[in-house]
Amino acid sequence: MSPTTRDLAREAGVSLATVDRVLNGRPGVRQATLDAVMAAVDRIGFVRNQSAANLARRRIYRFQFLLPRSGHEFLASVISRITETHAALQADSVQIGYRQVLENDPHQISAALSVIEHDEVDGIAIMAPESPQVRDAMLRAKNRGIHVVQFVSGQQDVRPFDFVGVDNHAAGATAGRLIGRFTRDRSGSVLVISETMTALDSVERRLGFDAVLTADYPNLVALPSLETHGDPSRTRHVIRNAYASQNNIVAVYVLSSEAGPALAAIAEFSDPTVQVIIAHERTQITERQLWDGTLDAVIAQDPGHLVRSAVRVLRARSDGRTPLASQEKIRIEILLKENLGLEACPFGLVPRIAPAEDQR
Amino acid sequence: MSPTTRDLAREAGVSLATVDRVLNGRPGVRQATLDAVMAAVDRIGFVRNQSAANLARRRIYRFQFLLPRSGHEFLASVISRITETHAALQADSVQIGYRQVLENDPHQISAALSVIEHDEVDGIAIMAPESPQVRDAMLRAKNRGIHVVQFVSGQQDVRPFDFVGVDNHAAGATAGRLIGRFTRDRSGSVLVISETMTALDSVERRLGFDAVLTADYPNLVALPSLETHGDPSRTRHVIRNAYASQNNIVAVYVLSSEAGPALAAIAEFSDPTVQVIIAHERTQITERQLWDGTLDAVIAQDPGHLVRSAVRVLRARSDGRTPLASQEKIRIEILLKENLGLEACPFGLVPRIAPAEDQR
DNA sequence: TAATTTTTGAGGTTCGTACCTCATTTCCTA
DNA sequence: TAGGAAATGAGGTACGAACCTCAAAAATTA
Repeated sequence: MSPTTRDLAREAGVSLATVDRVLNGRPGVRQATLDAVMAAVDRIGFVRNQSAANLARRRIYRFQFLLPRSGHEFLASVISRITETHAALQADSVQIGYRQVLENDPHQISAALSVIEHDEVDGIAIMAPESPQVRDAMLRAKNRGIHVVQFVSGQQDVRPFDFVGVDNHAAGATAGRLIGRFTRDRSGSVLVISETMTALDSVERRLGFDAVLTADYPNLVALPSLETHGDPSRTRHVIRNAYASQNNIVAVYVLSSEAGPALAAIAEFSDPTVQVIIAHERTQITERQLWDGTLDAVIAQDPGHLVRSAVRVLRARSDGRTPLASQEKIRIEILLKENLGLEACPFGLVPRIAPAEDQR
Repeated sequence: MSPTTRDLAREAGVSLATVDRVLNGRPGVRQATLDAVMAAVDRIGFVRNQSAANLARRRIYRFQFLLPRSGHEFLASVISRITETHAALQADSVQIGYRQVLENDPHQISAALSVIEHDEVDGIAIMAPESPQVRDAMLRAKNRGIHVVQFVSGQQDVRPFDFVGVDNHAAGATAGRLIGRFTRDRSGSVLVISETMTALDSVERRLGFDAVLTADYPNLVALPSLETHGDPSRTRHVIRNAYASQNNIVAVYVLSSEAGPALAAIAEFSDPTVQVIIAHERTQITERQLWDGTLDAVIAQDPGHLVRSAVRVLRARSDGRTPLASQEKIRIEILLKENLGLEACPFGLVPRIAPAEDQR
């Protein structure tokens, strides 16, 4: 069995009260005593039983995700993972909720952040566009004792905050590499379609993309980013124009997370099968188009990993621990038709997780 | 606050003792009373506080990983993730250990399994080659009340056991697709190098690989698998012979998880840069060769995800819950130079997880 | 209806830790 | 060296659930 506080008190030659004072940083302990207790901790390998501590403290972890309101399907899967994780961790005294605020309105995000009090919420994971107001609000929340992690899209300087999400420069570079290799020496131009180039993540993806293309694929010319501003009719319009004015488009990179309207317009104004097309995030549309061969690859981040990682980081911070960086690195996934996980299972059609049946 | 057993007792109009009998399946409760309590559970959304329950039960979760002994670097990273996860979950009363047994000796694996008693270990994650003896030992362990998950490599019929690992058929298909696309219409033969074709996972990878190549890339001919049996000198030998007898090798697929010796031999007897080379698992060697361009892609499964997923499944089973299949699906990762995560961070050289500093 | 069995209730103790009070010991300083 | 401040100990209660005992109530059977 793991040693308890009683074992620790005995080992250190002090009383339980003193052990308690040391472990919980209460005042009134001489340095010498403190050192003696800490030495005993190391000697017997004492680890505080977090469950018991939480129980005694009547502590529950309350975390909030602050998300944009837009109807991205990516966002929908994030939300469903949040709900799932909430259910899975409820028995561990972790409560996870989410709020959606109007995106692109820093004031509103900042206001939503400012309203959150330490006695309601222990930590928040925030997915918000880069903005000084948001940064300030995050800092103020931190000063109120609320733990803050940046979720998916980060602020310019991440220093004081943990970041959970992918390296967008690398994601763009990955897209560039795939387009370069998949176009097999053909020469031509590459269409780049983005929702907006004001968001930090879009800029980074573009930079990474261009870096690879210019370095290794001189046969490809990446065109200036077309901005759709999330408007389907505008999307259709700019893409029609692009195909009308360019006659040698060999590849398309859709770098925003809402690929649907762009993909539809591409299919309307060109033959998608003769181009290499790469988009971001796993959604119904990208899944289907990967499956039927319209899309050649999808660069994705796993919403489940994102959510669980953010929760682990918030829990660690709430307990005063440092999260394991190695564990919390979010992978840039490359999805092809083959590794989508949609095929029949290898051993027939048996589910990989057996259904419940053996509880006694 | 979450409702407690007292709330539940009040809501159901029974005593705490009866609630306890119902929740813990003790005898001596009328059906009508049982139904009333369950109805109250649903009505107020009672969820048992697992931490408190474990504390009262003096319960700790003791899980064991049963691994092969071979010196694969992949295995080494699995072990280091186990150690890491053990440390991370110690405060949650989860103890995780591992044992290594001689691989390819079903009797030894079976013996190791049979020795494990329910009062020492609550669950095991087993990574073992396909074999009837192992299957039987797994079934016997299950009957002794030990939860068993198959880890990374599964048995022929997974029905009664959970499986944590990738779909190897799909992994092979993914490799096939990448080789097909990366060879850009060149014609020639493809070398396939495997440790042994008796392991189920190797067979499945090969099948998936061939399926894609024959369906979509008639210009490529996959040669019969070269078996190395994990012996570096034999590896060198068979690969030398292959290059001597074949003069038009355009791609190589190394499908076993120990790619080092094979990659060294390829470099020795051919020019790796003119071939498309794909290997499995992220190791120092594959990382380095991806980085310098020798390797074109790596198909990998994340050891950290594997370990954490196995532990989550075992915990769920131990608590009598059903693991969330959606959460436990292990992704087939495609690694290129660009998405290895080795580059400088996008915002300068700032770590994504901030170092500890804000504990009060 | 009496005798018996089955169900239910009341209450206590325990797990490991937090947090509290009050008495006592030890230390420092005037 | 006395007086006051600081450090420490002793002991209690609480958290939410598990598990135990014994008595009382209800249901069943003869």
